[in-house]
Amino acid sequence: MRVVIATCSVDYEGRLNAHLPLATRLLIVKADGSVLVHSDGGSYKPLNWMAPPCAMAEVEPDETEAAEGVVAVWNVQHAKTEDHLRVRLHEVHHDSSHELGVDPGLVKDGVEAHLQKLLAEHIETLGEGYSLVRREYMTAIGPVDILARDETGASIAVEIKRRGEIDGVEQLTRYLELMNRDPALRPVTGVFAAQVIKPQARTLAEDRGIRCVTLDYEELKGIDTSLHRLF
Amino acid sequence: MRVVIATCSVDYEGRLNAHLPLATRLLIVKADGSVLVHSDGGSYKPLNWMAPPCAMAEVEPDETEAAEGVVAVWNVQHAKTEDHLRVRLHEVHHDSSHELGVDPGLVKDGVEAHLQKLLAEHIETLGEGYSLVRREYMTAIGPVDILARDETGASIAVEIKRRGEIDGVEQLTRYLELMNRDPALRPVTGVFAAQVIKPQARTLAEDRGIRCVTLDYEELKGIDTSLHRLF
DNA sequence: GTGTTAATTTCGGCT
DNA sequence: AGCCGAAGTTAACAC
Repeated sequence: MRVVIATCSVDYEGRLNAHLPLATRLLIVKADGSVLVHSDGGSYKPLNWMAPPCAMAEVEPDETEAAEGVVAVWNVQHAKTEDHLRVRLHEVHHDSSHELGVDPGLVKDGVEAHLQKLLAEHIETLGEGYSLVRREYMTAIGPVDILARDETGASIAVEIKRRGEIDGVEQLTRYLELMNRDPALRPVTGVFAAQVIKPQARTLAEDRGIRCVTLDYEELKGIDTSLHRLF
Repeated sequence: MRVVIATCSVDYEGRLNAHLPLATRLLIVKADGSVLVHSDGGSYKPLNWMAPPCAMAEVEPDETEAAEGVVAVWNVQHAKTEDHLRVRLHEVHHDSSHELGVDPGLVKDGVEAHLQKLLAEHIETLGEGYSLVRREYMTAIGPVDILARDETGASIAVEIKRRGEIDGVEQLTRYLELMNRDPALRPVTGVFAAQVIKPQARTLAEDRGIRCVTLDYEELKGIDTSLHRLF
């Protein structure tokens, strides 16, 4: 990884055209050739960048550029598209390279995928006699998080959200409408499961005959752990 | 802006919990106190970060940490929430600070507003005899991108997206439902126009009697250019 | 790989 | 300030 602090201007041409006027910025060149241009504020998003796969070539400025005070030009070309980024460096304040190695990566805990997995594994927390049909049950308008059956064998479509809001209820409503046209599934009832359910979402859901279930992540994880201990 | 290359582990607690095992990474501390943790690959998104407003405090490692080889600890606390990031530095390979100043910011060119403008100017690409009523036609629930009339004088509501997805179909459906209550407009049919339309969005749209049209930005721009040349 | 949804999304425009 | 929608979104995950 190469880290450069430089006064520079930047141009991007690709899915759109963008230009950064002359200013001092942080430039990062990663091992895969990707380049990030960061200012001293904003959020984690760079002002401009080139995503891998790409290649960076440092070239001499042409006559016009040299006359304008450009001391080096970085041409960053995407490997698969016509996207390219050009950085014109006017003054380099810092330039160093470092060997970082491969990163072991982030360990996340408590996101929707995790909740879905845990609930699928312990579908009986939704009701006695419930059984899992499958996760990510595919329909024409998208996958339903969980399809299950209750103790009578009736279909249950479960929509899982970390935070239960109106959008999620609308989504589940669409699935239910579609699935209830399928004679093989009908009747399908809905369960809206989330760690927190907003009052408005709960009202809308219950108005549509959708059951709301609050998920306790720690409890689900606890069941998981205690089961692992049993066997 | 402070730039550090260090062997470190990172823990984030907030909207979720996340952990980064010990490895060598790039740490950036911006002027607003925000911190980015980057690996030598991936895309522009950091492995972990703290968004502003926040404050970073560098503290001495406690006894346990010191025994594990920690030489410094960064506590980054968000100003408004309980979110916090803790970086435990085991070895510092580089550490430098730089004055960058305020960035003049990015100049963009050629996005979706342009697409809407082009389609409005060449509404006949939707069908022979089509005429523009107006862009951003206001309804009680928001503006419809384009209101047009077909060759028979019937109203056409056009929703434009760069990428046509289910949300866009829902949006157009809401507009159509409302507009069809207006005797002066009725009957209003829908056109869902996008550069790319996802199959599931297309299915939903066509199920609701909404016509899907794929827009060719270059072609629209070409028509524009050739017209300019004619006159 | 393709396709879809979530995201510690971020960012911008408008009310 | 909050809400809504776009983004050169990116990232994760199922088929």
